[in-house]
Amino acid sequence: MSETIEQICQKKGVKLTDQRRIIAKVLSESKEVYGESDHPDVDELYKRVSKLDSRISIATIYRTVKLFEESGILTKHDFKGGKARYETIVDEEIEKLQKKVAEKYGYKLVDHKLELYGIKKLDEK
Amino acid sequence: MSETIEQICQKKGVKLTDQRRIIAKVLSESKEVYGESDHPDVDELYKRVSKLDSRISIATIYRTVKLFEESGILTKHDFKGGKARYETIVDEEIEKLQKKVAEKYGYKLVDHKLELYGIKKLDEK
DNA sequence: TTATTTGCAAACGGTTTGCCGATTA
DNA sequence: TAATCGGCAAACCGTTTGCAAATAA
Repeated sequence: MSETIEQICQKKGVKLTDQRRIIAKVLSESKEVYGESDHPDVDELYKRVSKLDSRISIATIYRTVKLFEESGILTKHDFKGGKARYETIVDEEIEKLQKKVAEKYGYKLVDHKLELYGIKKLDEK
Repeated sequence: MSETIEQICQKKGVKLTDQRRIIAKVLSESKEVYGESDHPDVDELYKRVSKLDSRISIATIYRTVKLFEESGILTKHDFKGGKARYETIVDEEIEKLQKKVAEKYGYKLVDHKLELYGIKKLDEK
């Protein structure tokens, strides 16, 4: 278990407001509640946040999510459908594969993104 | 060298118009002129098409690109920055790697997307 | 107190769509 | 000729931003 989002904010000098604390809470909880594969988009985040404090505007969600991204807390993914999704996880396995592909083609990898659209197999242990 | 876009259209019963022929031409040429790594977005496509026929509207580009995508001619990628880009190439190598990753995690792959942000190495043969 | 943040609503940028005249097969 | 297409402008949708009031440090 690593640092909390609040701790990272304090270390980086990002001011903590009630709104940001609530958004941070929702982000941490979404991982626990929905499992590793939960990459909420802004609308979904807004819905979850609204349950805790209905006065928080969607503009604040957008601003906070961008702030957290710049602070290295979140990763943004531009998926199909035009909606960006956010997550805190890095998959080491995929990173290694990408490095291999990149090197094969003569590139030094500076950033990456992999999207897999899959159907869960039923007979998996 | 495989089928031309026009041939695919005829086979699939997609009506050919002057506009679509020109857009198809630009798509094929972009591959030759700009190399394999040219994935034009709609704006770029519109610019290139306009040089050949300035009366073609951007709405037609959008509709044609969607039509070609549905006909299996193009692949759409939603890259960072909100603009979709299009290409006709499939990288077998990357597909194999993805299948491996997917199977490891117990998924049957139904679609994919890989983005690599790289810097070209200078000392590569 | 001072710089920063928030909510609101308007603006923005890429994409889609309704209408209707033009075009394809 | 019948069905489809294309141009235009308006609508749409996710995201950003200017402003004035509220708040963190």
